[in-house]
Amino acid sequence: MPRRHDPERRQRIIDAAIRVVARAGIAGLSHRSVAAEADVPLGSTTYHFTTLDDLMVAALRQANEGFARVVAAHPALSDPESDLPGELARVLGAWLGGDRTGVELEYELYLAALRRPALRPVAAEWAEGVGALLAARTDPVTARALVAVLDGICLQVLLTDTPYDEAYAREVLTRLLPAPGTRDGRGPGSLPPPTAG
Amino acid sequence: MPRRHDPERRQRIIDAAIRVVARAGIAGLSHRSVAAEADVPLGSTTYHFTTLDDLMVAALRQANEGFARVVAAHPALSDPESDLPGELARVLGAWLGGDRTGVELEYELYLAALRRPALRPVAAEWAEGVGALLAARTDPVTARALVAVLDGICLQVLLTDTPYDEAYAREVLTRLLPAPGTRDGRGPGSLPPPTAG
DNA sequence: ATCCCATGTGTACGAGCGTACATAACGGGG
DNA sequence: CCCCGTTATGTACGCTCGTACACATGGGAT
Repeated sequence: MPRRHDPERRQRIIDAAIRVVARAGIAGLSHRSVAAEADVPLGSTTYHFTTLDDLMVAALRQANEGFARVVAAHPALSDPESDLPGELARVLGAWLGGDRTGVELEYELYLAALRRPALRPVAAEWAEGVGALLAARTDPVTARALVAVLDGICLQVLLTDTPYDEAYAREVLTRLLPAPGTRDGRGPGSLPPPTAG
Repeated sequence: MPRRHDPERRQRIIDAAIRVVARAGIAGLSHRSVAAEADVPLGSTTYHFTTLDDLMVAALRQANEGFARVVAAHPALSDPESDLPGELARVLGAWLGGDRTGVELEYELYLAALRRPALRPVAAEWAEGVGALLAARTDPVTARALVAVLDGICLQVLLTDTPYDEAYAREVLTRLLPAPGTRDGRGPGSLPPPTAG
């Protein structure tokens, strides 16, 4: 009977919960399924997370860092000289183009806030975080709009099985920038050749 | 033992399913809960809808007509002389401002397509329907962009408990229109006073 | 060294679930 | 009028679930 006194038990349960949601969705999340995935007894998951909501809050907060990691991997996003819409479209492509389970996982937890008020503050944290990042390059209103359209494009891709079109995303994001196209000298309306399907 | 031979049994089950989802969410949807809500025996729901996915497809398809009804109630949307962003923002306000359970219901079924491939064609139908409506006023690319940003704004409102800001929505939608602001004579970039942070 | 409590473990209960299936009523076609 | 397939009904099985709770354990404070 090993592993009495396991200081990182709680963290390992969160990791297991994320793997469970990635594999089976929120519908497959239960104290038992997480316990099995983490290889701990049932009582251990109920002890650390009395409610499944508690567990989801912890999982969503940790999953959000996944997107933050993708953003951090594209430092050009913070470079004031770079083409903001182009960079955003590229980052989105990198996120959506990789393993779809990662995106599904984050979105499933994110969207679960619709019915679970406990998750809403965490969802708001994420939106505010991305918004703050973008606000540094434009202004708060535009930043919120960019976040909204990023969300909307992701939804269309994930919900309707449409492939992601990076050129389309860049065009839409470009139109959202406030001033009449003076920011990067490239006026809106001229679609570059589609570099991504 | 009344109601042997009930020709509209199937439809009444769909209506009951929608009420169940509106009240308890998809997590509360089961053959039994629907049977209780529709006041029919358990065997009746399993007979007409072998799988819960079947039931959800029928419910989502019927729920989509709810939004279509809101759109139909604003004929100005189809008037080529009207201010498209303004009308869209108004329609969205009417939808979000009413009983929130209706919006939650439709979005919950819509978002369920993320994990249930059976729902994806129905979700795509909805997006294409709204897109076609808007394409008649602009062009297909802009129409898709408008749908995306409408979705994104709804998500932000529903998921983060932020109140809906119609002026903000109008501003964002205006920026999405293709040509340099010649469509309605109102150029982008002039922000109305920020009524929400 | 001892005590105490946060942490870990095993088991049981009652409820709800999808599913299967044997049977009953109905009503249109013969 | 009768017959038969579609529709409707009731019940039961096996499973998973959240929850509760009694008991074991071990390390930090004293």
